[in-house]
Amino acid sequence: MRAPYGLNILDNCLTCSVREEHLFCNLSIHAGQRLNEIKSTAVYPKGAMLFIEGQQPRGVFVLCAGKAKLSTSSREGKTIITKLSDSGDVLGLNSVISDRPYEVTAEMMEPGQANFIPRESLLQFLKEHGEVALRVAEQLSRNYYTAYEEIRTLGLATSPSEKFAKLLLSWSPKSASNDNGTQVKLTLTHEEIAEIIGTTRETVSRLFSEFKRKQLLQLKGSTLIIRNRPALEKIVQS
Amino acid sequence: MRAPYGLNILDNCLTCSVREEHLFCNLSIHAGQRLNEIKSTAVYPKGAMLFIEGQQPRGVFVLCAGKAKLSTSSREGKTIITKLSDSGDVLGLNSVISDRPYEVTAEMMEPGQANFIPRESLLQFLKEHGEVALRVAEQLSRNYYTAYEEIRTLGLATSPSEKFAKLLLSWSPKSASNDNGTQVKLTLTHEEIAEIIGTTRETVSRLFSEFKRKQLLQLKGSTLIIRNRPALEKIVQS
DNA sequence: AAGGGCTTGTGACAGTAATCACACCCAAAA
DNA sequence: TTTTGGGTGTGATTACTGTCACAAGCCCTT
Repeated sequence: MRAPYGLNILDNCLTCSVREEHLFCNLSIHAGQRLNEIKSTAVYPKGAMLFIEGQQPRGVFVLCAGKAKLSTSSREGKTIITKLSDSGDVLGLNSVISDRPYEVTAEMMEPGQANFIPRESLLQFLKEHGEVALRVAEQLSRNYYTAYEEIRTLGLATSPSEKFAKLLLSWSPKSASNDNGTQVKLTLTHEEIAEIIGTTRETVSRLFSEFKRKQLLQLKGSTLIIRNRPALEKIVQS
Repeated sequence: MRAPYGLNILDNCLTCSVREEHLFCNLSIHAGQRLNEIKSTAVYPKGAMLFIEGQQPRGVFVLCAGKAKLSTSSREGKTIITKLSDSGDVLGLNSVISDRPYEVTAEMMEPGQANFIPRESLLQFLKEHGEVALRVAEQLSRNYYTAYEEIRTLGLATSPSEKFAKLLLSWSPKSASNDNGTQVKLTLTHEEIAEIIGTTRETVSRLFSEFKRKQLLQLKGSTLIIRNRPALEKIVQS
């Protein structure tokens, strides 16, 4: 099955390869089939908005392929990115459960696919399947944890360099490093990085320069190489 | 029934006056009685820690009387207060549901009382009563919303004066104001206010001075009077 | 090859809030 | 009464980072 934007459509949750590890996975056969019935799927181009901050929740989106960024903005136009989502993530769950407006905007960062589950259907489904409600509660509390990470970063890590170092470390799993350091594909612009750590584009540029000069990292094209992990960890401290 | 710290003990959740509006309220009679069985109650002095950031979750606390502050700290000793809790609030729920360490420290700001529900008992109770699990999910998503408010304040509201104005407004419900302005009992130290808005004690002192000079507010002993609400709203903007 | 649009690098400058320092106030204890 | 200690007010100084400005780079289209 072919789709726009050069993607292959995944049309059945029961056989999807990402289903193993996530929220609506390993359900009873009955529940799984029911869920498969009430979902619909769609393909999105880069830049597509799944939903926008302040909208009444229509339903949840299960990201099947592609990456999305979640952000929130002030009236004056300042924006912060609160999370980068990968395939498997469930977006908009909190708003649907609490019936409040979406608290963030979800924008596709690359072409992708998402399943949509309408609000009413999901709530009905959860009432019928009490055991899944507890799974949802667990997911929500994990979301809450992530939010608290964000609060700690924004509120406790004072300087931009500290937050930048923290971000770099979060990109480089200790495991994936060889003796030359860790390699990461850099897909974000300086502007986006600035919106993640709550500073300006210019400051991010200067941080890159500074860290390169101090041999903490290195850039080859769009590949980022972490050169001195311990030094970064020292900058983070907290 | 008398207790230490001059409090009257509330010993039965089924007849408690704060039960109407909160999480474990208006349950079926059966569920309510079961919950009443597995909870225990205790009285705490000012400064008591219900739990500390990083501890494995032992259970949840339902605050029956008194106020508590929730805070998180960095290794270097910087602290931010993320929430002030009132009677009726359920503390530690996220950690128990997701089985992760408490993400905050809960400290009593005045003498009070809290019911304790052990982790295992609560989880068992939720499995038996699927309808309550959905209520818990709703509560968690409300917590998540509050966390996002915090993220927006920390990440988008740039200047201390903006955050300070925001805090003042959150203390003064529009309703409770007469023509002289809104009166609020001020129970926090400048230091604590600083920890809420993420700045220093000195800056808070200066903000009080500045806002008094501009006739935005007024202090009579420990009573704070909001004099010019519109001006504060204008400072907040976002 | 040339053009346009987005992205990046870096200098100059200004303003704000953190830090340090000290005096003051007030209430509770000795 | 004096003492003590937590809380508060405010000056001086400094460092940092946001803002503005502009040049240069990169990639895609024409």
